[in-house]
Amino acid sequence: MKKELKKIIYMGTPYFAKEVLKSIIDAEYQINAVITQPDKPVGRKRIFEKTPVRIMAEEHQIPVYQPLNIRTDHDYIFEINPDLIITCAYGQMIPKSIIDRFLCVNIHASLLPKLRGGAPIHRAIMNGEKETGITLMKMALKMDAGDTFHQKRISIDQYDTLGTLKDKLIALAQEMIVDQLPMILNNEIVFVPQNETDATFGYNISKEEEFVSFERPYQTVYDHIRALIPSPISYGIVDNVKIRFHNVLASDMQTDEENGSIVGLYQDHLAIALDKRLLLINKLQVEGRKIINAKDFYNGMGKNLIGKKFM
RNA sequence: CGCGGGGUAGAGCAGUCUGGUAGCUCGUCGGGCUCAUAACCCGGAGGUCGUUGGUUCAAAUCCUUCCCCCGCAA
Repeated sequence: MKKELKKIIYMGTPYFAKEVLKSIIDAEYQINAVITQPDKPVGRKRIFEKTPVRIMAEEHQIPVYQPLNIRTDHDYIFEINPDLIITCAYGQMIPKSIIDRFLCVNIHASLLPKLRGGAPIHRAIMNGEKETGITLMKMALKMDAGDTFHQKRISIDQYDTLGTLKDKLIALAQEMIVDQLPMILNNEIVFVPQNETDATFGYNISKEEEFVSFERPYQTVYDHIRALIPSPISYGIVDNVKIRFHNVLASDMQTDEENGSIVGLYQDHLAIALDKRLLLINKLQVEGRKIINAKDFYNGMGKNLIGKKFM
């Protein structure tokens, strides 16, 4: 038996949204429909791949809608006439007619009004933030600008990567939405407007931003690299070869080598000089080749790159 | 048929353009040195050079078939 007889539509697309959806299903709420982005061809062979949210919905026999443009294609929402719409990383702006007619709650992975936009988790690490969190809010026309009603913080530690931080935030989001749902459905929540003057933005990571320049401070480079692990993965360029950094470790080891130069192998890590310290990498990938550990890299082409500098 | 890179010893690579006894770093095995070692020295094992067919006196290398891997772009 479902806990509530209320009708809920869930809108979301990637892994994060899938995990949150799972927690709501596990809490035995009835999801009447799921709306997710259209499937897209992925990879070299351009095979169409279902979105994570779609896969989860199908496993639970929930009807799935994948409008190309929800602005014009949304009649089914009115037909279902939900009591609540929950959105989480859906990927399209919800039209005014929907927002005005239904209660739309959004789950956002930042401490709003900080880091509005599509990549709040990446940006939090990249910006060197010490904490971030999850904010539950009412959907507004302006991106992530609606009134909030529940927020929790979480600290970002030195070893967090996008992947580890995302996992922590997913757990937090799951706990928060399941905790708040009864009150949301009973209209017992209190909305608090965001302070517009404090708003900052965390837009999606562009292709260009995957490039890591070693002409910046140690901490900035370190944050940049870990903010893109395990995807999309940053890269550096040395000797005209593109090398992706699948892992990074900060070190206090001192060096006098110039910024960006490859010092050699240190404790099975590729050591790169920066700000008189060593930045360590132990999983990397040369363009056109597989991911290998630093030792293998060094035994192969790496030993010829000693002294060369990352741009 | 979107563009491009690659498949050589257990691992990572060089050698391919300019065909002519298969090489480097590491690992592994044996021995030595050492208080000791992931360090150093000596020695050994381990490759039908992804696959098919062809050119040639001779093919990792040139042409051809197919398979697999990776990057970009979407």
